[in-house]
Amino acid sequence: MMVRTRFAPSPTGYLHIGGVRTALFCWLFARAHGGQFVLRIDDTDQQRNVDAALKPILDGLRWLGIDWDEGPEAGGEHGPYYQSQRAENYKAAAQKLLADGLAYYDYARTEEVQAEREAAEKAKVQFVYSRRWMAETAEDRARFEAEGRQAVVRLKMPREGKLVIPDLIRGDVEFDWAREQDHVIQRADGSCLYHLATVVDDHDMEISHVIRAEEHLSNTPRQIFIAHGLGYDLPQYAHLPFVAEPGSKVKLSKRKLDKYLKNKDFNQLLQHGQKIAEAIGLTIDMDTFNPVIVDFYEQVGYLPEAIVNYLALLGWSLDDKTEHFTTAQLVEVFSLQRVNKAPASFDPKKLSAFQERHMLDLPIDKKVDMVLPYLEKAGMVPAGDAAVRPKVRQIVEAASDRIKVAGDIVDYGDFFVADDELTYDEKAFEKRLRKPEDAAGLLKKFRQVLADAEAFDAESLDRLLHEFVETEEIKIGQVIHAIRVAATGKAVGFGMFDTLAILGKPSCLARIDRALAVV
RNA sequence: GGCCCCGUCGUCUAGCCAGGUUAGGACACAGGCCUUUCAAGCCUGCAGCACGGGUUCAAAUCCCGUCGGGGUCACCA
Repeated sequence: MMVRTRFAPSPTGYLHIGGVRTALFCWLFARAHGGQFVLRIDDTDQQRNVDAALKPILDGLRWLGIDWDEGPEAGGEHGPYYQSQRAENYKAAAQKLLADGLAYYDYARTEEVQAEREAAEKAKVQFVYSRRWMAETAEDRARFEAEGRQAVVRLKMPREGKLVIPDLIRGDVEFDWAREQDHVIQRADGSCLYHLATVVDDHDMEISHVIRAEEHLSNTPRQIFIAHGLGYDLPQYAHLPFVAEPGSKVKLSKRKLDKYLKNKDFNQLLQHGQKIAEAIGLTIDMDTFNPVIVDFYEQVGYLPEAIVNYLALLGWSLDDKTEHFTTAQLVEVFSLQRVNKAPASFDPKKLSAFQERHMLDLPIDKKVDMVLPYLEKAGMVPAGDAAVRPKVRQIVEAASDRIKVAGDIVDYGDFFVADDELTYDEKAFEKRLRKPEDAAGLLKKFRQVLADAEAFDAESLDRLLHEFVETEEIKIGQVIHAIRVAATGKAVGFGMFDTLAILGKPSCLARIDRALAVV
């Protein structure tokens, strides 16, 4: 049997980390079995700007490498892939259920059903709709309509017996039919609801495996009822554990952003991103620029493979030791059998760790490619100027693993500012240049050494400084910090000799002179 | 509240189905080494089977119960 899975997002305007994890598992499963992955848009609850609200979702999936064989922009034989364009199929399905006595026209007013529901609640008994306004004959319909009532279509659910849902992850899950309500599947205006639509579409699109988040498990009986009623073969179900909040077991939700911000690790991740966003002049929309939304990671320069790797491990594992995977490797080894049942909470720190690991694997030139746009956006280098590349490459190489995400390159903006525009970190300047009595004097002496230097590569500079330290009979720490602050304005950075070499002799001398002048 | 799901270090997890492990790995954390700062790296450490019964020579693993957490109960998806 051909494996076909689907991901069916609503066009909400953003791609949520929990949603994308579900999409990833669907995709991985399809790819692992040489099957197809379908993208279908759940826009039955019409809003206007579907295209605009869909774009971030499609972009996010594409960025992560989750490609779809059928769906928006891809086409396919099972289209259209927008539920809003498939309404006729749902109506036909509703008609069939009606004709077979598995659904009925219901003329109850919303308040009337609500009143029954509340009465049951008050009496602390299970709510069972009285079906008082059920109309199964033309006469009944005419009578209710004469009262000015309008009909919705409800499922005529069984009121006894049990149902067993075979779930690939959870095993057999048993439900009592009696607990199920007569759900509405079609509104008075003829539009159909999610459960009907999803069952019809999954069938029409020949979906073999319905892989979705756990919160849908309790919705499954009614869907099975519909599928049976329509004479469909059931797909295989697999209900994934949901992704939980950092440090909790509660489902991750975009709406609770304020709460997550109080989480130290989460907040740190966000602040890191904000620093980069600020440097590159990105206008921050808190609604989408935060670690719950995939777009955030793209903006600040994460590696899609790292996100995929981390997400894959949220609820799935291969064995007791392998954690580092490329997306291609995941496709090779992924299986539903090894998906966990318990919810997995989102750990910003661990995500960062994966990012670092993947960054380590990235060839230097790829890193340069990633980093360049950030320097351009920050106005640190002119846009599209190939001449800056060698210098950027040197910096990236020297910074090595200090660049955790591409946007971190903005930390090295000092290499690109004019010598007389360098700003000093006041605290560092005070501590390293002003306070130590001998700092300025030593720096001045070493400036002469630099001025006389014939070669200005890192290795030569290293030798020069060590010779200097020896003849002066001082410790390297007595002078090197002063040099760093003078040359970069900061107390921290990568190797001192790389720093000086990249800056070049004229810049080094100019910067030292300038620092000396204000000590 | 009803129904359903879940419960191994702080977190992600291996082990559970086919009982016997010093309960393994990773992230985080702490300490150390390295060192010109910051990272990285290396070493060491800290830390867990929710609880109670039962079955068994032996239980994280099988059975029962309790507790805890979560999901869901719409003319949303």
